[in-house]
Amino acid sequence: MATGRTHRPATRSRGIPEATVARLPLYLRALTALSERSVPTVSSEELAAAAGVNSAKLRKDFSYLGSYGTRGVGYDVEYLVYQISRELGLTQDWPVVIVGIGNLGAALANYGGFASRGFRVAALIDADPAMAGKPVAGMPVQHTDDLEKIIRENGVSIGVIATPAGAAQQVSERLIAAGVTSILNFAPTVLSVPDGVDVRKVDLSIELQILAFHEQRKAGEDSAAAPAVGAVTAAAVADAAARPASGARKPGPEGDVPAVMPA
Amino acid sequence: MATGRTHRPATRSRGIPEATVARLPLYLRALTALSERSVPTVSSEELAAAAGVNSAKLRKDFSYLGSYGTRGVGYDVEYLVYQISRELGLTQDWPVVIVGIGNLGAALANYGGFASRGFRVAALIDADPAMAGKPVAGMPVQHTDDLEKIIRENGVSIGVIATPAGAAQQVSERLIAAGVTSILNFAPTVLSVPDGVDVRKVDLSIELQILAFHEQRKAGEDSAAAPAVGAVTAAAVADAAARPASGARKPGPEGDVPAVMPA
DNA sequence: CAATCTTTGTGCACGCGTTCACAAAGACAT
DNA sequence: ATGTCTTTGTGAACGCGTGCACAAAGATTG
Repeated sequence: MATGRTHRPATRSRGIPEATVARLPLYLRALTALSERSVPTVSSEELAAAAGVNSAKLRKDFSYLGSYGTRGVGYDVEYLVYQISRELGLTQDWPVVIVGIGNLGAALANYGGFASRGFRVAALIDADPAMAGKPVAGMPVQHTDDLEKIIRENGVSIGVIATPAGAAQQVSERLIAAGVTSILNFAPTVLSVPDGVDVRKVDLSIELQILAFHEQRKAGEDSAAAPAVGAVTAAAVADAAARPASGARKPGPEGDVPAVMPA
Repeated sequence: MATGRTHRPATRSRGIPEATVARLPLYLRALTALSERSVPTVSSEELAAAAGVNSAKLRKDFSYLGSYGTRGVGYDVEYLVYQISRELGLTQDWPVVIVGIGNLGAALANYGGFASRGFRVAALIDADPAMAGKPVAGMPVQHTDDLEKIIRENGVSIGVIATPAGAAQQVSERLIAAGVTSILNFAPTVLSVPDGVDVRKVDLSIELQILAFHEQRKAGEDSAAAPAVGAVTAAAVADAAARPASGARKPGPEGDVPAVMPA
C-alpha cells in the first residue's frame, strides 16, 4: 500500500494491535460487499481471500475482538459488519474539515468514500480570500480566519490537511489548538504535534519513490540475468553519467564505493 | 501516516530492509532542504529530528547503504543526497501514466511532487470518450483504447490507478499485460496481481477509519476520566441505538458482549 | 604527539507481528 | 446418539524492526 505510517508507537489500545486495527477497514469493506449480495456467512478462508490477507491472520485479528465465529460454519456477515463498525467507531458521526482547497483538497471534497462510512465533510477551509464563498462539491469554501470557530461549532475532532507543505505545520497547530486530535496529512512535511494527537500521512511522492526503488532492483536483476521483457527503461548503467552537478564533492569518501552491485 | 502497506513480504532487496527503504525518501527530503540552505554537513541527531525519527534508527538505516558518515563530524549533505537518490533509483527518469482522470486523477496530474524527483507524467488515460483530447495539466487526455500502445511507446513501468473501484482490477491487468510492473493504487479495492508486480495502496477511507478508531478510544478514556476538553463528539454511549437495521441477527451469539469497556 | 571530545557504526536484547499447526467446538449425517 | 467433517480459535516458534548503549574512529586542541 501507499500510506506512510507516521504513527507514535501508540498505547496498544485495549490490546488490539495497531496492525490489526489497520486491517479492520479492509475486512469491513469486503464484508459490506458480501452483505450487499445478501451472503449470510463467510469462512475465514473466503473472507481472507477477498481482503487479500492470510486466513490465519484474519482469524487472529478477529480473536482480538471476541469470538464472533461459529466453528464448522464461519462468520455471520451482518453481525460482523456491525461489530467491526462499532469497534472502529463508525456507528457515530464524524464531522471532518478539509483545509487547503486546491486541486487535491477539491478532489477530496468530492470523494464519495468520505461520506460513506460515518464521515461527513463539515467544512472546507482555504487561506485564499478569492476562494471564500465559492462552492466546491456543493459547499461554500470558508476562510482560514474562521477556522477556530468552525472547529468548535461543529465539534470537529478530525482534520484533513491538503495545503502546500509550507503551511501545513501552522495549520496543524491551529487545528490542534481549536480541539482537533486526529490529523490526516497530505502535505509533504513532517508534522510535529503534541502527545495525544494522532497523525497519519499520505505522501504520493514517497510512495512513488518506494516503487522506483523496487523497480530499479527488478531492472537490475533482469539485465544481469535474462534480457528484460517488454518495455524496460534505461537501467542502472548510465548512473555515473546521470550524477547531479554536485560540484566539489566535499571531503568525504572519494572512491566510488561499488559495494552495491557490479551492474 | 496514511499509506496502506499492501506489500508482499518482498525479497528483502539486497539486504536493505523494507522499513528502511520506506524511510529513505523522508531523509532525502530533509537533506534536500538542507542542501538548498547550503548546509554542508549534518549529524545523525539533527537529521533525525528533521525527518521525525530516532537518531539510532537513522544511523542504522544509513549503515545498510554503506559507511557514508564521518565520525566526530556527521554526514556530507550533498554526497548523501546523491547516494540516497541513486539507491532509490531517482537518478534515472521514470515515465508514469495516470489512469482515471476524474477529480483525483486530475489533482494528481497537477501535483508538483511528481515531476520533482525523476518522475514524469507520460500520459493521462481515461475511459470516457468525452474526456479524450481535453487538456488536463497542460496535457491531452488519451482514451483507454490506446493504453497498451502508450505504455509500450513510452517504456512506462509505473502506473497510477485513480479510477472508480469497479474498473481498477481490469485496468491493472491491462497495465501489467502491457509491461507495467509497479502500481500505485488509489482505488478502494484489493488488486490481485501476479508475482513480480509491486502494488502500493493509498486509501483515504481506510486512513480515516483508523483515525476514527483512535479518536473513539480517546473519547472513551476522556469520558471515563476527566470531562473532555474543547469539542467532543457524541461518544460511544448511543451505540446500541445507532445499530444498523440488521433485521434478524442470524443464529450467532445473542448477548451483547460488553467485553469492550463499560463506557 | 598525546589527550580530549564528538559522533558514527553496530552488537545485543526486546517486543510486535506473522505464520504454522492443531486441539476444541460445533454442524450435519446416519 | 454416535461419528464424521468442517472451520474456528490459539499456543508456540520465528523473524523483523526498534532502541539502547558503547566501542571505535576521526577531528580538534594544546
